Amino acid sequence: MKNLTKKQKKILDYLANYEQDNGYMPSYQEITKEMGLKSKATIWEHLKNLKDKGYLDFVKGAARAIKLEEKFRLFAKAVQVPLVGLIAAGEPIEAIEDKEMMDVPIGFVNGKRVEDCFALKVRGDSMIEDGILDGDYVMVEKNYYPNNGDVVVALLGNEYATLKRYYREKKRIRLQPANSTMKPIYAVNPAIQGVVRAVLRKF
Amino acid sequence: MKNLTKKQKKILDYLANYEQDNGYMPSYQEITKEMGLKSKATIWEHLKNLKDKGYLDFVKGAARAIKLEEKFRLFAKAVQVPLVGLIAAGEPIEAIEDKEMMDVPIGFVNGKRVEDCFALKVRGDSMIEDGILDGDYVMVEKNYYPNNGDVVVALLGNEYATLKRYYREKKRIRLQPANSTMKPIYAVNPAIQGVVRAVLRKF
DNA sequence: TTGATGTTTGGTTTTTGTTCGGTTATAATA
DNA sequence: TATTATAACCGAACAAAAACCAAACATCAA
Repeated sequence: MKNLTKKQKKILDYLANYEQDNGYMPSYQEITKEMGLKSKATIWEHLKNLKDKGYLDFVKGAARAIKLEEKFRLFAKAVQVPLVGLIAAGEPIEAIEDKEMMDVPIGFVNGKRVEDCFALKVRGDSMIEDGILDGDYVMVEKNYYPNNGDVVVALLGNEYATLKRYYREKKRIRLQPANSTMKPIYAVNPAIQGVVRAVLRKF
Repeated sequence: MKNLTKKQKKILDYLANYEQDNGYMPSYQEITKEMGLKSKATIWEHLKNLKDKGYLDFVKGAARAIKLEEKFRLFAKAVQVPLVGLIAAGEPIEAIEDKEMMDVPIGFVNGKRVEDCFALKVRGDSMIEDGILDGDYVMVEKNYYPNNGDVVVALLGNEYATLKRYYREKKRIRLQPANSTMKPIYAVNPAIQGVVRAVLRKF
């Protein structure tokens, strides 16, 4: 990828910001004004150069149709994690067919490897006393050895995924639901799928 | 996915907002009025274009049958809303000094005006039975008249902000905590700061 | 059958992108 | 210093897309 000039960089930054703020792209007129110029033709040339250098693309004739290369979109505010299915107390994970993605604020992923994160939709009331309700989404980090008290996704009998609190006891692991009507499950070496890092609920 | 124009984005936002508020879609007439236009044909064209771009679908002939595509949310994965302070059961909002911002996934803001959204950090257990715990963040939409059952931020005595469920009764409003150890508060005309739209919790 | 809704037709107006033929400004080079 | 290449710029004209309209028509449910 070729180097940018000062002006080109300035325009690219403006485009990325504008897109983030508005959800659509500025017109050439708007860019012209923003850059303190007088002719759209100037902007057209700049965009042409940026296109030739591979930083963006635009289709002929279409209004507000500049497409930034993915790398230059400053959507650092959130990351997308795969929404892999539903999790239930005592029920298997149901695979969601067209690999849906879910947005999670970057602060919630925070240092974890994005590739190690996925989201699950919660079904059931096994964690109700910890404020994790039916219909909530949980963001899960895999490849992580849980600490005592962490909420984990545990695979029981190699088939049933459930959400439980994790407690290491003398010779076994206690998987404790946060629901006083349910009993804890004990296992020597349960398959832990991951640790819950965030809960998201939409009304 | 092709880029949106200004108007297309505006209509898409309106549709998403309307759907969430009402549970069904507006008629073409309503959209026309909302956009300050005079002819339904204009709206029909906009919807056609949005359909062609893959942001929604509608079946021929059916009334109020616009179906939004999930994908259109991918445009801006998150927005920043101001984190205005702490909210407590029976305590005043504490202003956070350097206006911190918080990221909220765009799907959670979804059609609401970003300027009308803010986040609060919850203190206290007044909503514990609804799964809103001490330390959670709630995303609040202001300038919105609450429906029965909505979780609202209410300002009591012009000074104390609290999180309660909102119920309209014959001649008064009942503000109901989701905590069986607390009693409801009754008021004729409570100052409602906003409606809770999402809960975010970080472990 | 009436009213609310969505669809089509055939236009007009406004906004936007594109092209053209040039002019500076700057920096490297002969 | 004069020369040359390149980036940046301009105004005007043009073409096309987007946005708009009124009016008629179609469809469906009450």
